[in-house]
Amino acid sequence: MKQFITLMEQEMAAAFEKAGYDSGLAKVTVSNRPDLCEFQCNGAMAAAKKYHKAPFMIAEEVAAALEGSTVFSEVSVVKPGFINLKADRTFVQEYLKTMAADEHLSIGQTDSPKTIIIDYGGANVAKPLHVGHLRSAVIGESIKRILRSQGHKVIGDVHLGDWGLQMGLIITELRKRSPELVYFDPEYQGEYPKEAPFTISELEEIYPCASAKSKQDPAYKEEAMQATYELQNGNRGYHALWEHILAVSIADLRKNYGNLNVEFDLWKKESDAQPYIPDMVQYLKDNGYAHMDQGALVVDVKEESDTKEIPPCMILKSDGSSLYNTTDLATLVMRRELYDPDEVIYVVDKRQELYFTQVFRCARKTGIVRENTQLEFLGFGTMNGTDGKPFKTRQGGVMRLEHLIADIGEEMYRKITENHEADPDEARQTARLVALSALKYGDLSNQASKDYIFDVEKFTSFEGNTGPYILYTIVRIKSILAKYSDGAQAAPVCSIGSAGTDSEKELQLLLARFGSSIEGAAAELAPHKICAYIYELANAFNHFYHETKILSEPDPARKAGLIALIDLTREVLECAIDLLGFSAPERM
RNA sequence: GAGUCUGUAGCUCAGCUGGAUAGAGCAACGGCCUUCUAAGCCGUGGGUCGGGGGUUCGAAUCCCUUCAGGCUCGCCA
Repeated sequence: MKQFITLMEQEMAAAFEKAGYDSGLAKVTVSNRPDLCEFQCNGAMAAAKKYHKAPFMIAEEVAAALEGSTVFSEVSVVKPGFINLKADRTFVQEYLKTMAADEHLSIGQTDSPKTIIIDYGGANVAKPLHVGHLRSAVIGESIKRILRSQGHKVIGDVHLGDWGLQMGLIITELRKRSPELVYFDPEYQGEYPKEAPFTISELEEIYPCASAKSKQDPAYKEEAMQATYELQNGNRGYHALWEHILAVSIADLRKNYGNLNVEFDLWKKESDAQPYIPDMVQYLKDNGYAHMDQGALVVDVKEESDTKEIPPCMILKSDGSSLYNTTDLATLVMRRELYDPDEVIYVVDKRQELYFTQVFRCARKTGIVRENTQLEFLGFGTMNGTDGKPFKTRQGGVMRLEHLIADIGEEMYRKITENHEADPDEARQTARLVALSALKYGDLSNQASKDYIFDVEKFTSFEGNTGPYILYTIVRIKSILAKYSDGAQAAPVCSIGSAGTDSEKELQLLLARFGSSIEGAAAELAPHKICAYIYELANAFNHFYHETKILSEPDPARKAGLIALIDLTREVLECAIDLLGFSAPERM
């Protein structure tokens, strides 16, 4: 269905045309002077330049052409050439009724659905998720849901790191600790055990230990590199071990991402791209894209318009082995073959921007991706602590995601049980939902590309622009709705009435803007715009709630209209938080 | 050194494809619960939009310059 603002723009465009001006100037925006009007059009001032005429006169002519409009109930022209507008109440009501009946709740559906792959999560096998992984998961998940809501085919891929030196390190450390394992017996010919010789907690301890050793001891590192090489070149035992590591690790990652409400459609790994590498490298050589430079195989990706030196994209290291770039390019080859995406979005730390510029250019130049495939880098900033430095535990170590979630959950449980008598099980469940909203909303309400300060105090607060505040608003609505249906009245089909008070109309207008707010967030891949919108909506609702008695409304028709209005508010809020990746409890 | 991002109220952030009086929240202060969840609502105070130029009828927003900070700059991922 069409957006509310679009309908107003169409009305305005007709008026511009009728008055003899370019209809393209008829942009309608939300007023920045709510004391004067609800919406405004500044097109007359733009027209003044084009037609060499006083903006005020143009505005007056356009306003005259709007005489008798069923869209605007008030049109006034002010000072230089502002056209101030108020939306007609019936028009707004009708829009909301259509919206309530629309299966997409007015979110505009694309007429050219794209296949979009989102590469996010950034997890590595055998390394626990830590706070550094939070943003990619949370932002990527939201972007996925937002684009999907518009009707695109969106595929979320975790793209696990499972193929680098890290694996060699773990194998090396395992061999030091348990050299007797069959995996290390080169003579062994039989089947390897089905059970992994370690648990996830052991695995998580082994990696940092091995990593630390390799930094201190060159011989150890050498051994790990050798193990990596052997793993990648057919050592049976190592391969079997690697499979154990994968299985144990992925099970754990699924659990942790699940706790975050993050669901991947694909669990592809770097290793899955390996088979594509030889042909790709050959292709790059044969077609003259790649050449040797300082012993390495590279593809030049400089462009004339560059304001600085862009180093070539390295395909193979001087020892002939592959690296991150190789895998990422091969992954693009694989994705094209398996999914043929129109767009690939990488939700990655913004510090990798230069690197991805190289990869994208290389992929484009060499035809690894289709000409019309969009490659998008969505870089996010660092999550800092209240001291403005990267977020750490109190001891100064890296904070595990699991612990962060648990801490916030505890804090929420404490607050909930402190405020109300609550069934412990329900309180646990509620605490989990509220904690997730705090965590995700805290992150998503900030612009992705900027660094932000993760302030547990602030995010877990129920006041202000926080997830819990949004949830509280939803719960308030649900409470009224529950009481209303307890009274056995039939649910109104949709009887949103004429706005009685200013706060009611304010709420209605905000609801009508839902679709365009999602559209804006999708166009800019900016979940924080949804946060800003629902915060405004929640405020408008709470204001309305405060001055409107709903359940005690004597007129049944009016009451049904109010119920329909708050039910739509609830639906919009719940839809929006679903796009952000969390949900609301029934009570809190 | 080069490139790039950031700088808005005491703090945390919106606003940045140019428009009217720069907005929120927190913190501070003052009101509102016998009535749908007060985890709420209403109000008060608080800003040379880092500095300086320029373009424009009009600049937090665009251009130049300058200061401060972050980040990146071929064999890590």
